[in-house]
Amino acid sequence: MKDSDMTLANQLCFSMYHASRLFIKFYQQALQPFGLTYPQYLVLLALWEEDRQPLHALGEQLDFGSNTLTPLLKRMENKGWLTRELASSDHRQLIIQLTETGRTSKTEIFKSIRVCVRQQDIDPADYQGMLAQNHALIDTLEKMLN
Amino acid sequence: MKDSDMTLANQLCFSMYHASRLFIKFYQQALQPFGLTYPQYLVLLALWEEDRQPLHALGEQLDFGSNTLTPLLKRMENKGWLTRELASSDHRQLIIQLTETGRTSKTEIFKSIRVCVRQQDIDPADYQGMLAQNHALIDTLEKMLN
DNA sequence: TCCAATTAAGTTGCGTACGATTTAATTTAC
DNA sequence: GTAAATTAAATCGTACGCAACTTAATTGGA
Repeated sequence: MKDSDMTLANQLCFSMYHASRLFIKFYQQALQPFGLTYPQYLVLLALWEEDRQPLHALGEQLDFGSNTLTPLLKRMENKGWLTRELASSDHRQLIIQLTETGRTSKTEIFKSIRVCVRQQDIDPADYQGMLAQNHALIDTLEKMLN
Repeated sequence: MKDSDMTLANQLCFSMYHASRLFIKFYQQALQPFGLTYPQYLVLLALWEEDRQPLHALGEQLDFGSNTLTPLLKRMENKGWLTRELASSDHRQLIIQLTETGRTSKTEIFKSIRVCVRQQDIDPADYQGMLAQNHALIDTLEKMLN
């Protein structure tokens, strides 16, 4: 990358940041009826995929540390989405498990998001392309940040 | 967009979110020596482009409201990057102006960022493509959020 | 002219993000 | 077997983001 391309990196970083914020705002519209934030929805997605995960496993998938997850999960526990209990095998680990509500709400939450997303009307091929490029960028950045 | 593509939107939103956070972390490495955060750097970029802008003009460029900018600009004022003064023509507007330090630091800050960015070693053409696609996505999302 | 609508900043409150540190449990190396 | 190293959560402090609201200045129409 040449010096002259620093401006390009500046622009790409800002456009990522901007697009990310708008995308999340878009999702919040669908999530608001459930009293969920976007990061909380990400936790549900991970648990719907595989329930009963320790906190650090969620952190790896979402790239969050315990400093972010601990208070977030406590809020979700208070609202009845999930439970937090120490693993019997290893008392350092906190196992996160969906409540009945957390499990069964999946259908309704997905329905609400589908209604919003369906209006977007973007070519899925474009989505696929962006997704692939983002993953390449994420790989590069992760390597550079150790 | 079909129902089956909701998962794709989920993945794209998360990849944007993830890439944005990593990209910002990457920038913070270059900005840390100056005690600047990424949003603060964005304000400097806007002011280096055009000095003496009212708060709401900065807000439009960065998509920030006064609730975000007011405290951020006060922090930057305290650190000596800029000044905040009421416009004489319209006492509702707050004119933001770079200090001497704010103006002259541009060279050094750019140098620090260039050192980091140069290691990235990504094809500028890929950057250009992502940038264009992000702008298209931003347009779509902005339209859908009014 | 004057008052209702608009515009601009600021304030409040909540929920992330994240660097740095702390506390506690488990592994390991000897 | 035990002390040192490692791992997992939690805690602390700072700085965003942003919805909702307030305050103050300006504008514009009757």
